[in-house]
Amino acid sequence: MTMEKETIIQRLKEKGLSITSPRLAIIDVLVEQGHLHPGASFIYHEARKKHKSLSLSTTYATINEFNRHGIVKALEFDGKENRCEVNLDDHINLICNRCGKIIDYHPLLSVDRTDVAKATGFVITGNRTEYYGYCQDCSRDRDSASPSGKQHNHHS
Amino acid sequence: MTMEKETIIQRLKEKGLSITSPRLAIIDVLVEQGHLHPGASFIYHEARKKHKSLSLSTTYATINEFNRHGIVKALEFDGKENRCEVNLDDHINLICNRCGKIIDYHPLLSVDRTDVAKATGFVITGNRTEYYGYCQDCSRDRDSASPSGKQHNHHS
DNA sequence: AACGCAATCAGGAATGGTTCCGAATTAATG
DNA sequence: CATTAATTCGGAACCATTCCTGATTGCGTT
Repeated sequence: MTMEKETIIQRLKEKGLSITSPRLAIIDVLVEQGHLHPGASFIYHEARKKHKSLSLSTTYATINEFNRHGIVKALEFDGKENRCEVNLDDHINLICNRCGKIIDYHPLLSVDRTDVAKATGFVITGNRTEYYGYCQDCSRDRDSASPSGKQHNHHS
Repeated sequence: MTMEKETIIQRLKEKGLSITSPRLAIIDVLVEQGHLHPGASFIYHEARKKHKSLSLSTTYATINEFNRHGIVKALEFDGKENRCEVNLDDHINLICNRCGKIIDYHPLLSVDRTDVAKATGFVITGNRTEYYGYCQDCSRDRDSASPSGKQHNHHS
């Protein structure tokens, strides 16, 4: 589940980070759930509605700070915009090759991390699991007019 | 297991792609396994030893072509260089936060893809699974002076 | 051997998301 | 409130990758 606004503010205080108006505006965007996997530009434009002077660099700085403190989790892509994972529960992201939609899927079983450590000596601190393919909407009419197009991610 | 040189050449022929000297040089780099997860610049510099006039744009074009035809699989990163997955068996990449090493791990059990399709209607065509953490070398002396590597990935 | 088309080259410019910089502003503290 | 450090801002810089252009090479086929 997504964190509460109060929880996030609490966490910032604990870490000695200031509660500023730009940050509050960004937090609102994150918790309001207009987008489960917002990118920097989405956050920037939305947060600007509340804090009109917000700059893009501050948006990036804030996202990085939040990522560093486990408030969001950065999903990195090349070519495409990076995304923020707002729901931090363990899950798999299903990413549509066609429309770019990202769907959260909570599987029943998962690879046991202690097995990995036992087998390889590798200590896991984080993970990233993504399945690519076609979402229900896109697989319904896979080869209609506009083929694999621009991979643009308009919605979560 | 990594594909054989012959297998790759065979596949190129099937797809109607020409067998050229630059491509053979690049294939050699891939199958010679000096690097299990080489980036474009590594491939470029290595392949140049065999085909001296190779250009960087051709290197990128070739990698993209190979990726498109399933001969390698592109691992996309942001900020860092992208990497080529040469071993296409289903596995998890263990990526060290410190030295950047990438270790292939073949788990015993995996999430069943048909379950995913059944539960979400999402048709899976590919996947990406990465665990981040500390490799054996780096977790041994996690907080010693020098982070043995510049976070750059010199070896697989 | 010769043709046609794909691939290569150069290499510089463009791209675009992200980061970096210096200066101005603001939050937290006592 | 005065101080100090953190934060913010705008714009410039970054950088791996892509995209040119047009000339040349050389693979695969006839």
